[in-house]
Amino acid sequence: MPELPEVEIIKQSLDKKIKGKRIKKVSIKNRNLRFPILSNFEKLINKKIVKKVDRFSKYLILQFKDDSSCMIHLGMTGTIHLVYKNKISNFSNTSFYNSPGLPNKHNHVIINFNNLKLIYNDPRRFGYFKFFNNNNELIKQFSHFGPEPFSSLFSRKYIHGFLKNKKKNIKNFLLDQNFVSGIGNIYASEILFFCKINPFRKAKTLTFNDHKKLLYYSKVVLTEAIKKGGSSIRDFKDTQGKKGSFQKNFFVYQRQNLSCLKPKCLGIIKKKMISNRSSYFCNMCQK
DNA sequence: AAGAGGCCCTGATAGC
DNA sequence: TGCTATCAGGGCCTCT
Repeated sequence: MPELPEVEIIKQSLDKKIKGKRIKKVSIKNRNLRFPILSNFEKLINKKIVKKVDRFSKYLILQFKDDSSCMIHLGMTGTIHLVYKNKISNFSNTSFYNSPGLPNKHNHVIINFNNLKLIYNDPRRFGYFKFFNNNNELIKQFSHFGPEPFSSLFSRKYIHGFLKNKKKNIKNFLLDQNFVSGIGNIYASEILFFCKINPFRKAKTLTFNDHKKLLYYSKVVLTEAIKKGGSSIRDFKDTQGKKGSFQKNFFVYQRQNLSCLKPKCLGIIKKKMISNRSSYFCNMCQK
């Protein structure tokens, strides 16, 4: 489900709500996520105080005061909900949750704080939790990741160096977290549209100018998506159950057979599978 | 080493 | 109504 912008939205609201709070109780309904949750996970994070909530790429990080941390990956369908114990009626008009506070078969992890609880819900169970004893372990986890688009390390020189000999198509590289971190299937298509680059183009054929456009539009598209509260295709909502609106700003994603929105372009948006992921692009202006 | 493809899992939707 | 097939925002693993 969530790409960098969606995880950033969750991170921001989560940080406001649980920063400084102490975990009172952890209950796990289903340990069988993508990777099984450690049998002593509850003990490991119980009583810890949340120093802040962080994010790297598509990963959420609960940073605790004692230098340990808990990483949460949301996979395709993971969502995080906050439910206030003494204000449960505030949630009665939210649709993300059939009946707030009541059991849901996909609520796998519940982390209780004093006056609220954090609920991890994930129908497909592609997400997972991972505990780190200290910051060094956490840093090591991300050591093989490519930079985020916002990072100064993501430079034209870096892009050129990485792609210059690659025969694979450019779409696959935007999804490759070793190249650049945080871009997923929606934003890969959107970014390539603004760059006017065809997703099937072999990476090594990209020009100096293409690299500059990738650099620029990856930042622009993700920044705009964050401003709009992320994209809600199926089930993305922030921790309060509120949907994002960036899906209204899609130029190509899920617009197959519709006309290109670029002024004066007479092209039609096509949908083609690339490595089993659907890719959307204009058949005229993306070369 | 790089690239292609399978697979983990549930649910929504379309077509018959 | 109910079956089957296909497709979803991710990413790991294996094989060539």
